[in-house]
Amino acid sequence: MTEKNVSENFITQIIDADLASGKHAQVHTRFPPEPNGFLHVGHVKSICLNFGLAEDYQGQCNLRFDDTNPDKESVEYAQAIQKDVEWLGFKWSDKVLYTSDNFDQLYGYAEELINKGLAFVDEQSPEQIRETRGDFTTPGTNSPFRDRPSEESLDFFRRMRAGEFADGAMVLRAKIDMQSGNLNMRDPIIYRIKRQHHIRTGDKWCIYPMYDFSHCISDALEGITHSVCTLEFADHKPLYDWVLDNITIDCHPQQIEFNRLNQTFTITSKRKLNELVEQGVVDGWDDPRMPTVSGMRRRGYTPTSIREYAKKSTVTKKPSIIPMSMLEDCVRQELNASSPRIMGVLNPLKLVIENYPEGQSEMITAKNHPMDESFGTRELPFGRELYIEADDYKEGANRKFFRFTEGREVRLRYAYYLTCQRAIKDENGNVIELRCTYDPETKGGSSPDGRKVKGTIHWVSAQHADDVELRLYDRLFNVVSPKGMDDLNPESLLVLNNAKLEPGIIEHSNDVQYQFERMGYFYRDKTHETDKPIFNRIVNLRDSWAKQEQQ
RNA sequence: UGGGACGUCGUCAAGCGGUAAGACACUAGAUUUUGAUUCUAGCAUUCGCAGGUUCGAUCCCUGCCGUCCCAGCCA
Repeated sequence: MTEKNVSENFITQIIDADLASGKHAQVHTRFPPEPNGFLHVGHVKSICLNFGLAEDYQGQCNLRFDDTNPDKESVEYAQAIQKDVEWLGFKWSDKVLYTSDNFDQLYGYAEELINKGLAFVDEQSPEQIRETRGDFTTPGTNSPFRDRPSEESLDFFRRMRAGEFADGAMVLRAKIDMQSGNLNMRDPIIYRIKRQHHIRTGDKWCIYPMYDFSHCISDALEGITHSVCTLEFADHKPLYDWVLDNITIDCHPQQIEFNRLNQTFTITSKRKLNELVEQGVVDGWDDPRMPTVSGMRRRGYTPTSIREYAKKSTVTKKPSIIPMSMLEDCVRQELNASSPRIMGVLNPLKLVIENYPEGQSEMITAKNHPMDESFGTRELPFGRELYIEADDYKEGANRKFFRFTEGREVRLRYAYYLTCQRAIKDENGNVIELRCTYDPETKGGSSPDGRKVKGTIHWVSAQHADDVELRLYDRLFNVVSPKGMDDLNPESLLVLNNAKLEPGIIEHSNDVQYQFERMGYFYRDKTHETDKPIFNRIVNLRDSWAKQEQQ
């Protein structure tokens, strides 16, 4: 019995009941993106829910592109979306489906509605239609074309399809109730004229069905049992049901709305995300700071941790905002167990061991994982000149600071105990080098006399280190619920050009999430790499010292 | 002053008439060759408010208050 993708929620309760009552013998869901943009965290929850439900109940989940508005859609988006879904680890049943596969049938159902007197061709202008729709407090008024004979509407509709009328000249509307308190029911438009090349059907059609008409029918045609969507579609449900109730079709999926995933310090509006890309605020849709699936992939987040996050951001009907720390926790939790440990110095400070013979070097054995023997060990070169983290030295530090300060003994991880003798400064008073001595008896990092050292720091051999560029990311926005550009965090990216990495890593670093000991998790980024390898920091380690220091 | 939905810890959230799970965050402490991990403890006498039903209500009823969504020939 493998673990469930989806934790119990009101939708699984509905499904359980439907299965128990015999309403359905199996579960069939669908993920229906419009191919007009990239997938982001918000979509991830929907993907994990729909595909996850299908897996948990051994049912099916379709990937269906809702391609009914050709002026915003592209095959590039469709391909990127497929890649993202696969990367997250999900498989759709059979082939990829498209709403446009159903255009012929959709058209037939529209004629059926016309023949039943339940739809009519309206020749009013867009402005007239808007004005007569009314508003929240004012009922709409009937179109003067509402009661024209079905035969006339049918004739006009066929001529719309034949291309006899200009874009926007007329539309097909369902005949429901202009008095309804639900604006969606005020004779909604179900077909419009739009001369636009379509990614699948080319120029075959010049009329395209609207979402409310095509979505429910596509669901039914595919035999979807539970049509899961986000809260804002709740108002559309009566229309969803009306369409299926009034055409000849033998399947009526149940639409169920759940709360979309909102995240603190994050924007998921396609328009605003696009603004970030267009204005060059970020490095593209896959910038590691972007909440897009491609951004998270490039940053080094793993599919399993993202899925775990989606699972934890529970499914209810209450709008919610999930703290980003929840995502980071999922990432850390997985990476802590799965990442090999290596040593990398972000801001190098040169250290010379005065009593270590010049020209000499030796190998040090280091564990690749402190808790998991199966990761094995590696040999690291050690010598007279090293690089350590600049922050691991502090002039005149007190007892609470466990690292180097004059006269303090510190352990170099897996290597030796070193005592700081003095710091060398440049003419501006900046520390540029540390002079230390080492205790040859402490190889491996422990002493025969059992004396304790509080601090352990990471290091890299100056002679053997590789130069790398490190990119440290912080949240893109400063504000919990960012509205736009004004809320950007100017320090969301910090590039470190002078970082040093232990030898032997770079050539094996493809697609491996490493933990740089004490510094965080890092992931190689080959996107724009030049001569120097680039690593993205996926997430930092928890740092109780930093917290203490702030106080 | 139309329609729909929702209100349980800082943030999510379980709870489905029997006396408030869990997660993230936070706070203290232990262990530690990553100030990491791990561990231990603390963290809502109270469930938007007010009434009512009941031996008993976060769960049922009534009223009120508050929040979110909807006026694309977008999805």
